[in-house]
Amino acid sequence: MIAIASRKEVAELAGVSEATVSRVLNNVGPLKEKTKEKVLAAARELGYTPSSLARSFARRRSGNLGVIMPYLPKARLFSAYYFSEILSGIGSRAREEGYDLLMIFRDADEPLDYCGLFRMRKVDACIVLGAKEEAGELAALRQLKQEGHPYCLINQHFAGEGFHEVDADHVEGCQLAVKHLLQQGFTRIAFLNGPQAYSNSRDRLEGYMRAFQEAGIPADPSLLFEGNFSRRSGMAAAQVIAAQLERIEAVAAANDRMAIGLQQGLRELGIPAERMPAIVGYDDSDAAELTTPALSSVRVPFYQLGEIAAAKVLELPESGSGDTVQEIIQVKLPAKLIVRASSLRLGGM
Amino acid sequence: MIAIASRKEVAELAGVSEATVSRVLNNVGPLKEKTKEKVLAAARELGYTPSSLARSFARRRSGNLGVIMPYLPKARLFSAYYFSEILSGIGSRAREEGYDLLMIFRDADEPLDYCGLFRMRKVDACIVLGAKEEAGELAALRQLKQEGHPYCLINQHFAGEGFHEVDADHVEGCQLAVKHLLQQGFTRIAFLNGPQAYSNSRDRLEGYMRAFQEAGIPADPSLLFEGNFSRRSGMAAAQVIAAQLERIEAVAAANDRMAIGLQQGLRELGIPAERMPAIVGYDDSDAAELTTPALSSVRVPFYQLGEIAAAKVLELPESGSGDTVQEIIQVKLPAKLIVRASSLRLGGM
DNA sequence: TGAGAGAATGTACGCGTGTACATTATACAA
DNA sequence: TTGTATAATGTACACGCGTACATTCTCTCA
Repeated sequence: MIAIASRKEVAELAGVSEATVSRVLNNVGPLKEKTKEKVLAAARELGYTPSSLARSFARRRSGNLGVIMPYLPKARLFSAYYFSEILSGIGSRAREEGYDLLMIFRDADEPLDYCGLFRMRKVDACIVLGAKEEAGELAALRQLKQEGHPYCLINQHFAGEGFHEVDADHVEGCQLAVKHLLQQGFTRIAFLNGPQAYSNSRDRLEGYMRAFQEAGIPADPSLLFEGNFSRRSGMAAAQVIAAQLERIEAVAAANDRMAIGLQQGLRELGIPAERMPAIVGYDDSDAAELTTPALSSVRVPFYQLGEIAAAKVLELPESGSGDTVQEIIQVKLPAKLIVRASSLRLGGM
Repeated sequence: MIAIASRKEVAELAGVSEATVSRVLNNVGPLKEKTKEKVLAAARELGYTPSSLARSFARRRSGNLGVIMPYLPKARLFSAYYFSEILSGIGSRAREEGYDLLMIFRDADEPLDYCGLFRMRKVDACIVLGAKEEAGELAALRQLKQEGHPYCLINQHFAGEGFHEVDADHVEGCQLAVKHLLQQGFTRIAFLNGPQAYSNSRDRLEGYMRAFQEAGIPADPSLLFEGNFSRRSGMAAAQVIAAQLERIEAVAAANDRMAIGLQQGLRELGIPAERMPAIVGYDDSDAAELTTPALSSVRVPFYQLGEIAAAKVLELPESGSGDTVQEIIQVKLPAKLIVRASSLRLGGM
């Protein structure tokens, strides 16, 4: 490879000092128009591109926005849709701000140390996806907060911690879903939730409860089921639910994958269409309109969650630990119910 | 924030020189056990973590593996599944090798300059996803090759260019699909392909042709249709195909999304189950088993494609332009047909 | 005991920027 | 013309690490 051109060579060719080259390239300070041109011409001629490595080093800023993802194998519990939407949002915003995206996969066993990322200067800010209520995670996040690094959680709330969080309103989202089922005339509505370690599971449960409360109907705790967000767990739930179809008219699921698994499981168990419970999913993933019947679902603005989190976290200062009172990011976007065939009363309406 | 500990402080606390600290941390050269302990203890006490920024700078290597993705809005033409699988494979391998993943989104309009990434030292190697036959793209890739940077394409072949490529065998994959349909007794098999700008579309077409050739049946060019890989385009194709159902017994689609769009489109047009053509998709995305009937599909080992590409590209030397004769990466993994209900002869078997 | 070899450590510097400060050119008013 | 303010540029160095080379320590064997 032709030796990479250096700033020094550019300076010589343009007949100026290195500092001037730097100034031209960063457009800083007063500069004679003529000089600018000379330098740019020389740079072009030599094919000079400043090294981001050296640049980052000198500026002591990596220019990277870290995105922390769940451990890979586990990522399959979440839908690809979920991440790709959020990532797109983050990426689109990051690029506008001139940041690169550094993907970091949480390790399975190793204790996670988000602060290390900052100490190592790998990232200037980071966004945490798929976090859950767990000791190590909590400790790592607390330290992040305590040391005053710019970070933000998406879709996970830690009560009483005051973390920076961008989330959708899952209480309202689930409430919408259940309310819709109630309005369809169903009252015996089961709830297939996700693990309680995720705040949004707990939020959804609250939404479920509120919908019943609002309707003045007592909720039946024996209608609460738990899966792990996977389609497989939805199919497993089908076994249980199929046996109780005389007392279950409808099911609200905490995500589409479980809802779809449930649909399929029930069908495989030979439940005919007319005995199928009404089903509402959650996330409104692209799979929702692929099923038969098409799945009603709660649409979550994942893309926007990513965009907003990126925007917010990038304007957060790298403050010292608690020296300035920092405003806490607390964004909650509304979710929206998308009604399709799966939740409509058969032959009704 | 407490001022970040420096190597100097560690050296002082441990009573050694900075060089020794560096040696201990990188485990290089002969070291007295005692010294190691002293240094490590001091580092731990001060909470010292070497700056990757400075480290990268000194080593002149970023430690990043770049992953180039299509422009975001366009990414929706591809399935989230496709990327998330490949990314997982790449990420898993990169982490094993101690590399970080830097996501780079191709710009819509700006002429792309992959070499710039290397000149700027943002990445030590890069993997290109979703490339297609197009002037700017080709030029950028040629330069990459000419300058001898470690790069690799996934799932796109440029004939006669000798680029580093890791791909699945789409000729064979599509041949398997069509052969299966032929074996089911169908002979009037339509082909819903993707844009010809993608080599894998052309490969699939070849596979389609070969299957017919092998069976000794002339292929009918009027049965070739083209979509753009989106579900929407599959639904559009349904319009056309529905009108010709007396001469079309089966359809092979170039990806699942189009196949699913086709299924749905036909159903919406009121085609009853017994008149539905047999359908085979491609990719075996997770959506394939969500549809009714479940979609037969060609499974592509996306995860492995990512893993292998990462492994290969990371062991590629940053060679000068053509000074050493470099071996060209040319990996082709087999695809595999997964048969489900959508392609089985009704009432048959 | 001394010399020599290798182990262990220290010294010094380069990596390619950004930028504070010093210096020189320019314009304008007196 | 001369002085002065400001524009324009140059000089010098820090950033935090890796590492070549120089130096000192330690051990063995004669």
